[in-house]
Amino acid sequence: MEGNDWDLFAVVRGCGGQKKCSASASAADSLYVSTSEVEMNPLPDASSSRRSGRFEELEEFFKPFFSNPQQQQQKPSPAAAAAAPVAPTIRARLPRRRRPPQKKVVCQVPADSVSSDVWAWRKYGQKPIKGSPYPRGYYRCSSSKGCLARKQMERSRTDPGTFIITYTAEHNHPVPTHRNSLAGSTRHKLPSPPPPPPPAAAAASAAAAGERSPTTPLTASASTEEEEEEEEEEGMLLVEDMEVIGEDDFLIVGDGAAADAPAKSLAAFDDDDDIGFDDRFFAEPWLSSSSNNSSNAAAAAGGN
DNA sequence: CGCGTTTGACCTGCGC
DNA sequence: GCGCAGGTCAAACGCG
Repeated sequence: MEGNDWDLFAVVRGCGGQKKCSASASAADSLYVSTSEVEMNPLPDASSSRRSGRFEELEEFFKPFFSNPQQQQQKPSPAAAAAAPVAPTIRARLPRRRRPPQKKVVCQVPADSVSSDVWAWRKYGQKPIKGSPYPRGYYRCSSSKGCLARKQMERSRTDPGTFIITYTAEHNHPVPTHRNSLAGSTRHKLPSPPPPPPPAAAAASAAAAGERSPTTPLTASASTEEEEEEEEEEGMLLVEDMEVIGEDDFLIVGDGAAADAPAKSLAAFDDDDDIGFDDRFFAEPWLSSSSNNSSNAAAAAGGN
């Protein structure tokens, strides 16, 4: 199935493709990709792929990741919900399995690259994370109704200018040539900007606030197939720099140099559970204020 | 009118 | 068994 090919790469690209375009190329510039799933085949040979970062290896490694779109989510939500009608006041709970065996890809991207995602994401929730001054935003792919791809965005606390994106499940549709409608992508209600981000984050927040919307309204401005191809290539380039940390399914994408500081914390990742970034959650200037930034994001995306 | 964001409530998993 | 924290849902709201 060719359809599977772009899946993970798209994901990786989603967080990696922009790296190149990011102006803020700093330590945070590196990408961290953590693939965590039990069902997932173990690294083809972490030790060998380490450093080598060969496409073939990565492809092999990611293949399992491109599981069948149909079964990528065992979450029978719609169907099950429909099949099991419940009282209006009672939320259908059958389909709600908290952690279906989903594959996860965690990557860290520069703040200004967050919006360069080729996929259209729709925010469906936001949650403050304990221990973190920053909430986490939950997004799901809005390009296709049946798409189960999801992603979580958090701001790195250690690297305010960096965002940690966790992708879950794969897209079951091709990369959209253009983002979904921009309609109502906003609701600028920023009477009081989100919780005062940490000093360090402040700067980034400021920048972030004015540039991205995870929803990445990529519209016509930045998504011609050609560009997509380019992005893909860029993604590939990134993959080249991918690095495997440890023997579990944790990868670091980016040059080792950049992997510097963040790598340490990320290395503490659990293989399946939520990443243990207790200490580096993000603020969400881009989450809440992401609202009125469709254009900005678009610009950012386009600029990228 | 359609779609995305916001936000509070609800639900589930996990640790104690 | 209880409580906590994370994840998801859905109504309300706003914008193009």
